[in-house]
Amino acid sequence: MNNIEIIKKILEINEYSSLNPVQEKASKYIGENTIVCSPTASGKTTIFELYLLDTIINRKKKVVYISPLKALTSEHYFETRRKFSKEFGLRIGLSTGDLDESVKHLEEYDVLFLTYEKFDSVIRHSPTWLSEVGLLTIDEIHEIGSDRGSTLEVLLTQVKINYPEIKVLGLSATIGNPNEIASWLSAKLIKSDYRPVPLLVGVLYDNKMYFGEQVIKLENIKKDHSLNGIIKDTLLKQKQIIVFCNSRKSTMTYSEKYSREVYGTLTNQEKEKLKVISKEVHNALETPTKQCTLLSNVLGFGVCFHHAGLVSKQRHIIEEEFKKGNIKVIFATPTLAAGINLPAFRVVINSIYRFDLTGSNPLSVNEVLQMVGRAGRPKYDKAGEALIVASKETDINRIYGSYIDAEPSNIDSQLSKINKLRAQLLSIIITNNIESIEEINKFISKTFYYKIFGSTSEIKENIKDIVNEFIEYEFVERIDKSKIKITDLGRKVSLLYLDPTSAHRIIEDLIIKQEKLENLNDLSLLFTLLNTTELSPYLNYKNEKEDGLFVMFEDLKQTIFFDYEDIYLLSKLYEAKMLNDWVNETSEDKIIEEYNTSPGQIRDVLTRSEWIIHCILELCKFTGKNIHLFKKFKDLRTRLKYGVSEELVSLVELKNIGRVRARILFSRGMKSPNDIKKDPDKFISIIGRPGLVTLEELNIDYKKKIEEREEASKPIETKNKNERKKREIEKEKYKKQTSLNDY
DNA sequence: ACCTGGACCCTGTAGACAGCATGTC
DNA sequence: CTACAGGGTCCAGGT
Repeated sequence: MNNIEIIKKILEINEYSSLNPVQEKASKYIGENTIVCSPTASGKTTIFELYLLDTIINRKKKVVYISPLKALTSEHYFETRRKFSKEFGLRIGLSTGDLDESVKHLEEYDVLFLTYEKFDSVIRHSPTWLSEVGLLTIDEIHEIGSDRGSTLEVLLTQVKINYPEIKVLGLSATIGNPNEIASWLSAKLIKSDYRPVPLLVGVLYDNKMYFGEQVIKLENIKKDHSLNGIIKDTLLKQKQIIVFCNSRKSTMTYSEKYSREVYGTLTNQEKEKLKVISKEVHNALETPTKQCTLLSNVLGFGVCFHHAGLVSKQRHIIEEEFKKGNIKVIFATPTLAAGINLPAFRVVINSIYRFDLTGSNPLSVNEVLQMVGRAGRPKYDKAGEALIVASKETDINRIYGSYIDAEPSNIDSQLSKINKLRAQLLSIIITNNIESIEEINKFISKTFYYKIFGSTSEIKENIKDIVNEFIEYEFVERIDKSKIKITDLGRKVSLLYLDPTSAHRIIEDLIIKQEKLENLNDLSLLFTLLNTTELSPYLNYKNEKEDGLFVMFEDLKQTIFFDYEDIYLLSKLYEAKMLNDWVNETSEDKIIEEYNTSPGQIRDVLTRSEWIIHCILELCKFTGKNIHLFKKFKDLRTRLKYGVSEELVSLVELKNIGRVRARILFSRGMKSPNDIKKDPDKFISIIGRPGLVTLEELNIDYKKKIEEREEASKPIETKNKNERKKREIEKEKYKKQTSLNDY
């Protein structure tokens, strides 16, 4: 297939009549290293598709796509699978931390969708199939300048050095220095301001929209806030609006405040649809929390809030329903600015300030660009409108100067930060078979850091310090004056994808616990988890809780490895306490209230905890620590996963027995697998058919008994069979749908 | 005695990736 | 160098 045929094919698949200007330019560079720097929604996915087809068909090589977000990765996975898997017989795989679409053997796939970290992890294992990759597509490549950018930077350097035949296609939002990225990667640069829907950016102040010279007055009955007028105006035009807020709490209070007003503008048909959605959201969790109830309530009015405290199912429902037009107004934190494509006619940035560690700071130009880029729905709007709220009249000009007329900012390398460098250095040493500090410096000379800053004494100092640390931790050993060598422990730590500092703390902690075995309690074990960088950021506690936490610390300090200088010490204890409540079956709502948190946050902490506890178990095994400790942590892992107290562990470990069934069994006197073995009849009478699988696991053949019973009532059985089949088909359908939804 | 409103102070604040091996109600 | 909403407290003033 030549390029013209490829373009034709891609146009046909997407039902486009022609390529847009950015795509047109990119099509000339198919098969070369390319960086595309253009606004959100300028059709960069199509460019990926052009390059993909060329790589697969003409070069007969594999394609890897990476992005910083699981949601974004799976969105592209599903889209690509839909468009290409059948027609071209492609095997397409998705592997992100919590969802493996049957990706056991990555080498079996022609196209792979991964997150940055997942691909980084793959590189650490150096599988042979990497040499068959022809194209690496990096979505959101400007993220190299973000907090997690060091992973991407090192990953790309690894590819450059060890897999030079892989072509890169970097897709970037508008930034100041795309040329630096392009030249670092020896890539062609395509820079464009093209947007399919033009964008109008202005300032909102005192119920007036300022678009340059043009000032539009908004009607407003209640005079309390400019949001009132703009929301009303948007609804009058039958359009949708996203309002970005700077705290989760404000997204919720606003959505409540404006819900009734929005409801008044809905048609009966819309109201009916919203009723259904509202119910669906409410039932997302086993037992709805207060937050779920609030979300469900406002959704019924066509309004909602969106932030990281929601569970992924709810977020997904909201995103889908907003796309369909059923939801009119979203109050959101910056979660919505990045990631999946969710445009609205209007975007409002409610405040240009956001609180961080150093206090209240203005948003960066690039962050504002991200949010602003959500304005304008292709096919529906002639232009999108974005408004930045000014709180004082003097701010109007300031907003123009700092944002609207400002150039996008440059991005920098994150490797100057010693913590980021340390997290990567162990794997750099391993995957490049490095044996000396000079070789590390040689590696650094290929990084983006070097491209921008050159060889600085600062990074050399950092490298020296880190290597000394590694030697102290026994991750690396010194062979002679200049030679170093990785140890088996160091290799293990790198493959676990643990930060070396965390790994060291865990090992030290295990040694302490080994000696104080008789004094250990759950809190002490949980602290081991919390005392890692992976579990940060930690929950903040209110001042009034400090005394209690200090008492707790006094009780625990003999059995934990800690640092008096650690400013997060009490926060870690606080979060350990929260997890302790969780594994003792405290209700979710209670935990949320006590710890001032949310369902989404709890799940986030739990998944990270499960991962770290896995690492602890591995390190426990590797360093050959006491078997009692291993068993204790293993039970704790089970308890974290199911949210059950100690007495249910042995039950919940059985197949088809979860938290609910285990609790029922326990309350009816079946407290262990042994009890079940003794009285399978009673067990089946409690659990029903699903219990058969459990009994099978316990080597009890119960099938005969059931069959005999069914034999006796055959006519009913056939009827049941049909019904069951029907139900199974329904279930299968449902499963397919939810697997699509539950990324 | 009781309610009401305003001045004032204090508090709290966004997001999200990784390992491994399968199956809840 | 910079924000700001929400809640609590306290006091004055009105009935």
